[in-house]
Amino acid sequence: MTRELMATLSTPPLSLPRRSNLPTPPSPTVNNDRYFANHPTLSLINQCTSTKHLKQVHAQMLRTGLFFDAFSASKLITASALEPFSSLDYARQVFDQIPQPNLYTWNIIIRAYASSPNPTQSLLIFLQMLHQCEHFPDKFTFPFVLKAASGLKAFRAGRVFHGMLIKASLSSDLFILNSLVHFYGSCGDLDLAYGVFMKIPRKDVVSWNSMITAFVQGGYPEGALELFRGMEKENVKPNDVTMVGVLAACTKKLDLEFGRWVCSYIERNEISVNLTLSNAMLDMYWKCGGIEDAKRLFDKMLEKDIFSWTTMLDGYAKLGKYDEAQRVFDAMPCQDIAAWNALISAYEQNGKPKEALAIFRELQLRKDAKPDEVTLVCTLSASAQLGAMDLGRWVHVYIEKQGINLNCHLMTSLIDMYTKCGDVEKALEVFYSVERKDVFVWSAMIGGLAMHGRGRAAIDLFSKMLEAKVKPNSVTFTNVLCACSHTGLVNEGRTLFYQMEPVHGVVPEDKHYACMVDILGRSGLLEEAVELIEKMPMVPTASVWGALLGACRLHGNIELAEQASSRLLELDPGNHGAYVLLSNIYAKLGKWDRVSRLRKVMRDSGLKKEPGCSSIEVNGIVHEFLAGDNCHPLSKEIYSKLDEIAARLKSIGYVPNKSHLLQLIEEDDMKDHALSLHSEKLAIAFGLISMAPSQPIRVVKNLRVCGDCHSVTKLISKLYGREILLRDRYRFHHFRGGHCSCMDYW
DNA sequence: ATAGGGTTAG
Repeated sequence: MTRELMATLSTPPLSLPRRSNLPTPPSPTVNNDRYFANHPTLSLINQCTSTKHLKQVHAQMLRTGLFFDAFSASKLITASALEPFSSLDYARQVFDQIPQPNLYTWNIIIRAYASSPNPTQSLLIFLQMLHQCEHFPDKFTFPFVLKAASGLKAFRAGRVFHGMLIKASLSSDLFILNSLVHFYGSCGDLDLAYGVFMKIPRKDVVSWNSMITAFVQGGYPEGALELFRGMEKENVKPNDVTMVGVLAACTKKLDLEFGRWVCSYIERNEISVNLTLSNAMLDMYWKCGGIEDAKRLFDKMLEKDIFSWTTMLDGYAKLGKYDEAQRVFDAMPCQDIAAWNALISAYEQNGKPKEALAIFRELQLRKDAKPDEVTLVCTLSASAQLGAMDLGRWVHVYIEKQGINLNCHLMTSLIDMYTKCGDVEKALEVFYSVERKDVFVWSAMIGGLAMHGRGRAAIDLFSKMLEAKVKPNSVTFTNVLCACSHTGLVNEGRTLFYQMEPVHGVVPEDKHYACMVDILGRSGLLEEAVELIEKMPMVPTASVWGALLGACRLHGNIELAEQASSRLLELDPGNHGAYVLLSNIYAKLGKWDRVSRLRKVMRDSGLKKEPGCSSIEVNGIVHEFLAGDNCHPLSKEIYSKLDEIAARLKSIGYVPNKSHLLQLIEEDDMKDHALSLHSEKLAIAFGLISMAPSQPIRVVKNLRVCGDCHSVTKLISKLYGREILLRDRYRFHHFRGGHCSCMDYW
């Protein structure tokens, strides 16, 4: 190569006049000026193996003036933009030097950017082309810009392209139509995608594949499978890409049987099984529960890439088989960020936030992969679960410092973290700092306000969301109904509930019924709640009966409580909460015989109560306490603080509420001490001795706070002049000056 | 001289 290059460099310059000597730029050429097509310099371009080589040829072409021949320049552009070694930045520099690029040249640079990490450039150059190129974009241009728009999910841009190509009479080109189907599918607009698809007269396999993929990614796997059957009727032979889509549909449907059938179909029809298809099969097996099939396939695979390994790792981790997951992780040829994320997310989603954070710390120490948006979403979620605000704040700063794009996923996680750690104001600050918010961001903020008992604010935000033309979904309604329930807004809740389907097109699900039963039940409208349950179009779930049972506890209705709890236990025999609520009702009404009968049933059935656990973060370290725990290094100090609190409470005439004893104790001999041993009290006592008086004490508890702890915490907030934020399983309690934000309504 | 569809982590 180098020798040839030297030879060419020493050839005398062409007789073509140089750019600077030309009075006017050479006229643009379209496919007809191949005068220099066989010039030795151009054949050199094809032999280049590095940008350095290309630059040498580029220099030569500038020197001889060959560069100012449109055909020759486009050859150079093609190599510098599309060769595997090429650099797009360099291609762009070359492009900017060309006085009047021809259509081909524009297309090449638009194509190169369309499949680059920065497709926006593709669209910008397209705009430039419309202004500067005397030719209109052609049938090659549109597939490229549509690809760029797909990657960016730039719906409006794509709409404009669609209009333009109709005007240019290009709307019967099969490549363009297929690109359009893919584009609308990427934007999640299945109707428009299907509209284009149906109008394609002679659909080829790519048309079908594009539509199948659109259905799968749009969350409509049945549609994808129906199309797969449709292909057969139309005698279009499926290929490997089709089968990847069909397998993805099985994966979404969790249909192992059908997935296995698809695998045998692939074999029977001799569809070539490449690595991508194997990976799709592997993923299907894991997600549908065919673990042995997955292992067998993985062992059989001759070629494996990062997808194969990550799929195996994620499969084990999600099932809680952490040892196996770790083994896969260590065996992988290289651990990219996806591998780390698979581990972190599995721990986080399996309710092991501490383990998730430990992996995150290891990632930071090792520094062999850079945390991305997914890593940070998981880390924030783990912080939120723990109520670890210091860590959460650190992640927020990290995002800002690293200049990581604050997308809607991250915004949602940040808002969730701040509200779950007790700082609604900070969550609102994040919320209002960004213009574009999707339905999940709005829903998270509404849910955050709900959790803090700010029901009015949550409903106001819901109205603002509608004004901003963001369509509420099922999650939004769960959260806004939850807000009504926590604040006792019966009429508002009822109105919202009955507007869901007619006004907003969201079909109420069992969880919405549960919220509504909760709203009605809490305010004593037990009859209306029962009527609602009877009118449910689906079988009432455990959560619905649980809501009714909770309301019965609040209003001391034994008959209804017994009905509700028996229905609840039919559906969910291991539901400890049902027994606890029922025994609370009996205890509240002094029916001690029934309490002990119930406790015997629980013991005989071997039901174990989830141990109460409270945690508090002090200087970035999360301290955990179990009921009656004395493992903490400062245990002695904590207990003497609790004695001091008990004495001060007694001196102001406080009498412990015995009925709450039954909520949390397991063994009878613990009864005497049980009240002072509740985990939230230990955590609060530890907060009092270890944190500056100006700092609020933030405690997270895994169960519902008991009535006595609630009363005691109110008194502590007054006696010690401390702000205490207690997050329990259901909501936040913000104690200050002897009052709680829940207004004793929880 | 140029084109369209696919697999992992939230």
